[in-house]
Amino acid sequence: MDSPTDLFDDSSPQIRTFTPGPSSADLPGVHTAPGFRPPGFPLIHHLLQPGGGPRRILTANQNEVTATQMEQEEGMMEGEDELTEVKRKCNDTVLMAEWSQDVMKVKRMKLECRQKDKQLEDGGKRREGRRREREELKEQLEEARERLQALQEKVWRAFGEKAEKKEKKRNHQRCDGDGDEVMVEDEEDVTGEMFDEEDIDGAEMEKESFSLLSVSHFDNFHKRKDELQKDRERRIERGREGDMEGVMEGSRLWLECGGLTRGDWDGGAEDEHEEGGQKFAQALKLELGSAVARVIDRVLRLYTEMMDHSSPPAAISFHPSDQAHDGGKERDGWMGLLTRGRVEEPMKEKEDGDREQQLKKLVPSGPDLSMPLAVHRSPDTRKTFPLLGPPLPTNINSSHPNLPLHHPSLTRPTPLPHPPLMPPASHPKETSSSTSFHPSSSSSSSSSSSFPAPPPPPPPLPLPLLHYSMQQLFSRSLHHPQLPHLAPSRKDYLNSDPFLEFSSHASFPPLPFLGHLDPSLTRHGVRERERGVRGDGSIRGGGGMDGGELYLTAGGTQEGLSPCHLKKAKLMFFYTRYPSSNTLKTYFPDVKFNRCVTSQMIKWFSNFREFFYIQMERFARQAVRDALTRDGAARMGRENQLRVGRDTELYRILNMHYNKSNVYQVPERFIEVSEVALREFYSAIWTGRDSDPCWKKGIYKIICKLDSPLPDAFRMPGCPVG
DNA sequence: GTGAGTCCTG
DNA sequence: CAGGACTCAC
Repeated sequence: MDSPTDLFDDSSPQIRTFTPGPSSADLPGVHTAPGFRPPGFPLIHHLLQPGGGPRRILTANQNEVTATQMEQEEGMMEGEDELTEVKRKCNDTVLMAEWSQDVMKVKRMKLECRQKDKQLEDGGKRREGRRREREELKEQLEEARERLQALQEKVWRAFGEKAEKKEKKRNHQRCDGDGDEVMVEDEEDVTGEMFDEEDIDGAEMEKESFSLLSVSHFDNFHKRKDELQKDRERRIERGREGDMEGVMEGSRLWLECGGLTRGDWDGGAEDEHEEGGQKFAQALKLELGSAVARVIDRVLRLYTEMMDHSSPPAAISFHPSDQAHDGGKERDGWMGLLTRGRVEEPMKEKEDGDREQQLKKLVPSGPDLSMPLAVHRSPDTRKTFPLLGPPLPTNINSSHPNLPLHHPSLTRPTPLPHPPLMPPASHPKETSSSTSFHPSSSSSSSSSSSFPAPPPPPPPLPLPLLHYSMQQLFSRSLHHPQLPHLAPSRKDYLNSDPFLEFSSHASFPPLPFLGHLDPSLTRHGVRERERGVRGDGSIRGGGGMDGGELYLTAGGTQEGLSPCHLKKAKLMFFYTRYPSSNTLKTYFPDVKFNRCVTSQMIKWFSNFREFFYIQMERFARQAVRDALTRDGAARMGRENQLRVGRDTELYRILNMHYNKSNVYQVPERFIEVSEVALREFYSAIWTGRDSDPCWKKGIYKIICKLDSPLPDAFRMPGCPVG
């Protein structure tokens, strides 16, 4: 380990941590992924680049040396995968020049060999000559291989030694800048976004796959080589723990440019003490856990995407037609339940039926009951209800006179008996059809949708189970008992509890998975780092973790709120817009509530409402504008029945805001409530009530009565997946 | 006084 | 999304 060779040998597997094979033996979850990765390549790269095309080192100084050429050499040098792997990522001009020399040398040898072979073909000593040439070639290849190893050792040393703070900062500057020589990828982007499931594309993947090693680290290689070597030896002699050493060094290579080393990690890194090393190991574990989980997600996503072409998951439904089988519900029956694989689904359906009947008793059912919530308007509505129709809130309230805040109205909301909110349609035959509402839309005679409906959002992925399971597994596998000593800079993000005892992510494990967990694991552990707790100052992006993807929470309660809690709160907003503090405490059992936390969560929902109402008002005003500007009031509005279907822009915006990862099936109830709110705003604006400074309060009152009970799934820690 | 909520700002 | 100011109800 101390010798360069040993270092190199020990370090290589660290680089290829995610490479299937022996080196990944310590990553149990890796093997759960479908094995579509050919061995010998970094897992991440191939995950992100299914096509597996030749990778090109994006440097300007190595015009003739391409990754393709390297791979040609790779084929000639079996067993050197790790070396070429590192080399492929190293863009140092000098090293690459040496490398190119080797390449050219080998190529020359090959060429010569062929020529000689050709000549020998004419002679009778062909076989002997070829044999001899082969032996020579073997020797030369051995030489080249040794040289290659030497170069790799240099590379490794260069990376392994880049630990000093100043050096890091310098590197960071280089990384941040747009280098002329190389495309440098922000490591944070790698860890945080490379698995972003929403806007990832092949090019970015390819870029990111190269970002683990950056050319910038070689800029001063020759100047600092000796110094770095000495520094490294000093550090090695300092006697860090043997098993951690490889991890530390490997992760240094991996995290060098940016990411944790650039962020808070860099802040406390005098990196001359064990503390720093442990911090680094800490951070490395986080990164590895996150990366592996995301890789697995990505793999399965790609896999399922491929499978989707032939057989889309039948359980995933975004269309009303798919809900037809939903137990004897009516056509537009409530979907306030998770639609996939819920154990309690049958019971819920039964309950829904009961609630529906209760509601029917409560509210006189009329012909509207089966109508869509879109404003139903008769052709002569305008005559009956001129511009200033009866105020809607009154009608609404009459519809829900006794609707408690959490009335179990999982059934379809009571149709609004109030008069149409929109001007009457001039074409009676189209009045029965509702039209998707789109703020940027223009008039259309289409009966179904006047606007080109955006493509329906991709169905929620049935993968998070594995995702979070992997986090669990991997986190557990990475558990290191001797890492509680965190630098103050790091402890700022954490509570005093042992940080690494995140054997279970209480905030995140999927509910089905929770059932298989040892209760002891979910009941004790550590609190996650505090994030954004009022009074502590908001700490955003600490550790480079992308919002809500990896939460190092344990089963116990925690004082802080994590991005996961935020995500869960947003999903809860689909059901309840005005949760009481007791409700919050009920549905966040893993949160230790205090005044700050409670008010923060209240504030969250306040912000959610704000966004919700802003969108409603915006779209309502747009609808009013459209109605007024469209050929005069006489013809406005017939196809502009306010509706928040799943194919509308408004729905897309809401879903993007509250369900960004789209892993949750937006309950139909929320859509209905949104439609109610939209129509209320429209009505208020249309009737001019918005001139009243308090004109929104009536709407708020209406909406607050439309809260639904939360599914039991939300009672569990973690984000429900629907 | 405290909690909850809204509005505004950054 | 958070902080601050403000209102309102208890």
